[in-house]
Order: sequence, then C-alpha cells, then structure tokens
Amino acid sequence: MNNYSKQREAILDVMKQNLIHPTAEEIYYLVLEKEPQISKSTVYRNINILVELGEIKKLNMTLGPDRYDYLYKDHSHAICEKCGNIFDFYDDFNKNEISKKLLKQIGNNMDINSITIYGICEDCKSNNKNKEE
Amino acid sequence: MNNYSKQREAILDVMKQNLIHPTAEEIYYLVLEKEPQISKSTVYRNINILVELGEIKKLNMTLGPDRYDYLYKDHSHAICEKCGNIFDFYDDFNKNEISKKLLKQIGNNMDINSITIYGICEDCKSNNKNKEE
DNA sequence: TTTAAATTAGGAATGATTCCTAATTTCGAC
DNA sequence: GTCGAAATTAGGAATCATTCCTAATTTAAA
Repeated sequence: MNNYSKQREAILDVMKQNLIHPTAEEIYYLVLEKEPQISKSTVYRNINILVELGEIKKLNMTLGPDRYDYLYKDHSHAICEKCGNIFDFYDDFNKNEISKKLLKQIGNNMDINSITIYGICEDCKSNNKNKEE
Repeated sequence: MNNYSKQREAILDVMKQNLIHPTAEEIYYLVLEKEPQISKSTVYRNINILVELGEIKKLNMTLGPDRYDYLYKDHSHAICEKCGNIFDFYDDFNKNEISKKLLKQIGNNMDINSITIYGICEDCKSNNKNKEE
C-alpha cells in the first residue's frame, strides 16, 4: 500500500474541498465528476487506506452509514441522534485538562484520537416539546 | 409499539445478564438459548425498540458491526480503534464540569446522552513499538 | 367475549461494503 | 530507458448486516 494513483489523489482532493462529512457513496459521486471512470470499489478501498494513513477520519454514526471527515488538527464532533446533524468543535485532547480528567476516569492511558458526543440537539429538543405519541 | 411479548422480555434479560457489549448477532444467539424459535428479524426489531425506549444503548463502532449495552446511569465508553476493545467509564454528564465545558465548545445546548472516546489503548500502543511496516 | 392493534417467524429484499480477477500502472533496480 | 515485482484499477460477484413483507398469532382494552 502506498503507490501513487490519481484516483486516490482525487478522493483526497474531494475530501479537502468538501468539509461536509460525506458518506462513502457521496464521496463516490463527488469523485465521479473528476474521474468519470472510477469504480465504487476503488473509492471504498481508498477511503479505508486514507483512514489508515490518518489522512481522513471516520465518523461512527448512530443513524445511517458512516461518514468521513478530512482530518485537521484538534477537531471533534457532536452528533444528534435524532436528526443526524454533526456539530464540529475544536479541542487539543493531548493538551487540555478535559482529556486529562477523562483519561483518569477511563483508567487506561489511551492516546485519544477524538471524542464524539452523542445527544439530542437544541432544535430536536424544542421540536419534541409539541409532540406526543 | 409497546405490547408485552416474551421475546422482547427475553432480549432485555439477555442484555441485563450479559454486560459484554454484544453485537445484534451475538444477542440473537444468546436469546436462542431461552427462546429457541425466535427469529433474527424479531431480535433486530426489538433491539431497535429497546434503544428507542432508552432501555439499551447503541455503541457506534469503528471496527465491525455496532454493539449494544444495557443502559445504566452515567455510563460512557472509550473504544480502541486498533483492537476494538471497549472500556467503560462512569460520569454524569448532566452534572459535571467536563460536560459544561464541552457544551460551551459545541455552541449548541445539546442534551448529552453519552460521550465516546476513540483512541488507541495502552496495549496496542506498546505492541506497536516493535512493529514496522 | 370481541375486535383492533401489536407482535411474531420466516424468508425475501435491500443497502453497504468487501472480495475476486484480469488488466494496467507505478516505481525502483539495473 | 527497460525490466519485473508490487500496487492499483474497473467491474462485477459475493458477503454481511439489517430491514421489509406477509400471513398467522398474541395482546390488551372496550
């Protein structure tokens, strides 16, 4: 793994230019515009390679297929389990006090790659107030 | 949704007695022992209902199919992205300072259901030191 | 009871992802 | 540059996980 290919390059470009947390399928259609002959299996294979190389990040979703994010520094996510919206936030987990406390609680000196918060966002909370079922 | 059924009861019992973060498939085989005629679709359907009712929690995995956990109070997870191990830790996110700070960073007053930490555990870190590829 | 709604088993269908294969591309050694 | 080994590709088949469909059964409220 790790020879140059214009297909892999095109996928990484798409990720850099679309900071919208696309699914693998969405990445495929975005890449198609520049590489009309690319196959879905190539997209899936390269997404996995890019994740392994640490160039992009996989977001494990509660709802629907997983999503991907071009990895920039100190970037974590909060995901609404009702509507699926993803909120970005920024934090250097290798420096700050929050992660020190979390690490102490875990009792295992992990390298923290990211923190994901799962919850219900403001919008979904207020929409819910009017509902009864 | 919400009539009594012995199948749903059996699934919840399995979850209460097996705090091992099983996959849906594993839950199916565990329930089979008590309900030998239960079908897989019944297991999947009831798992989803129990998640919706808040009786069990879905863990979004980086590796492999999702896993489930019998929900007890103030319980969150750290997942190793290399070996898939799940570490439990305990924290009431609706009370403590950590979640207050996280909420401020998100900029959206979410109800936090849980926090999941993704990283590399101690074991995988030390195993890696000897590897080069 | 009676009846409507919920639930079931079982299998078909779907959706997402990985695997397979033969052809092509990359790249380092000469 | 040329060669050959290793990596990569397109395309489709296969697999895996999950949901959907249907007719029969069970539940629960009137």
